[in-house]
Amino acid sequence: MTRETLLPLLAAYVLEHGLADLSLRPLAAAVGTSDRMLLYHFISKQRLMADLLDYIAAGFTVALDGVLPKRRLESRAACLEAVGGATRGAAFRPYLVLWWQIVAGAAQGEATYTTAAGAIMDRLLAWLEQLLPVDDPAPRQAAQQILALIEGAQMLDAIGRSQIADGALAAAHLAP
Amino acid sequence: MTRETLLPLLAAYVLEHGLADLSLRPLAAAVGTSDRMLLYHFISKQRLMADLLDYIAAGFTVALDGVLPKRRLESRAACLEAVGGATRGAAFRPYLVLWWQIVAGAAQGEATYTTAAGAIMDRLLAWLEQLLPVDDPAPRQAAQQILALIEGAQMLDAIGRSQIADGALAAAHLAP
DNA sequence: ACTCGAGTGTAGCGACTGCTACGTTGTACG
DNA sequence: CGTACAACGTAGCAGTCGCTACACTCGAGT
Repeated sequence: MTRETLLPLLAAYVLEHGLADLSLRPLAAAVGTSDRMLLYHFISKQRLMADLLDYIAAGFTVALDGVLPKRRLESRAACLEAVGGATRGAAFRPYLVLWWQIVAGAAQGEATYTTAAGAIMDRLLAWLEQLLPVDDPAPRQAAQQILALIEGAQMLDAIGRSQIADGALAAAHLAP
Repeated sequence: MTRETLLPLLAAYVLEHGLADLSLRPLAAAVGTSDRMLLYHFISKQRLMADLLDYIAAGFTVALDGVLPKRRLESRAACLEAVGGATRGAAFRPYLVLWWQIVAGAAQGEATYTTAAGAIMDRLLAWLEQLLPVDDPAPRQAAQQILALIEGAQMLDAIGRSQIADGALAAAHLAP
């Protein structure tokens, strides 16, 4: 049970139970070790959570990579639909539960969460920009708009208002 | 110290310190009573949080009412700018910190949070719809789109990416 | 005058928290 | 063979958590 074999198990637990009220003993029990050992490997709960956040963010990136189209799309609308559809699917649900906890932590000003959240959004934004048509006149602004729209829709999904989210994405007019 | 005189004090504390790691003894000390008395008035911590959430949601509604325009606006873009500007101001910061904790709780499936969040979004949506021009061909869809956009922007604000939020709102093309 | 119940303080229960002291293994290396 | 060090178990510390038992005050109603 090295630190590296532990990380995926810990990540699975956290993706299911959330980061907010994480506690060492149930976590350790779930992955077949003890709180004593978790602290041995990760020094403190705070560092464990930070390391875990890094690990999960990397996994999230890989998951995104697997589900996003590989090539540029023909329009902004196609980009919105592709990325929105991909990230609102059931496969991403566990990541999103965690995501809103990260946002909540960041909103409260906790540096670990702010950093992680910013990095994830920056990466998603860059990804979006690269998916837009080569001839898009303002890819950066378009990507920002699409990002805000998708994140708003995902929040609405999270609170059980998917119909509003659907309406918002369907109604989106993305010139040009 | 009745239950009604207590509520505003409790709300002030929660707006500053958040709901997520709320604990009775510090809360009681901050409002000049004891955990014993809080439980006497509110029966259990769970009910206290639910009551508090209701009370704060009502306050949030009043705050929104005070800052939103009273009359219909002349275009979707004007509506987006008015509501976006109003709810992204410094006056709303405390509410928004709490808001993302509510979203996080709702994403985890906690009924109290799901209910509160849904109600708040429904109300905001209705508000938006009433602000749109009378001749708007599809006010419901337009309001949904504006709502998603604003909420996405607010999330980006919350994680320290206000520039992306600004870009998204500035780039928004809202036909017609 | 007497009672009754709402309001309040004190003290503490049992469970849980992150974390540590200390002792024991297993195993690789000189 | 001996040893050094990483890996692990046991036990517990000091603190916090929500919540409760119990005794008490005090003002209103009969």
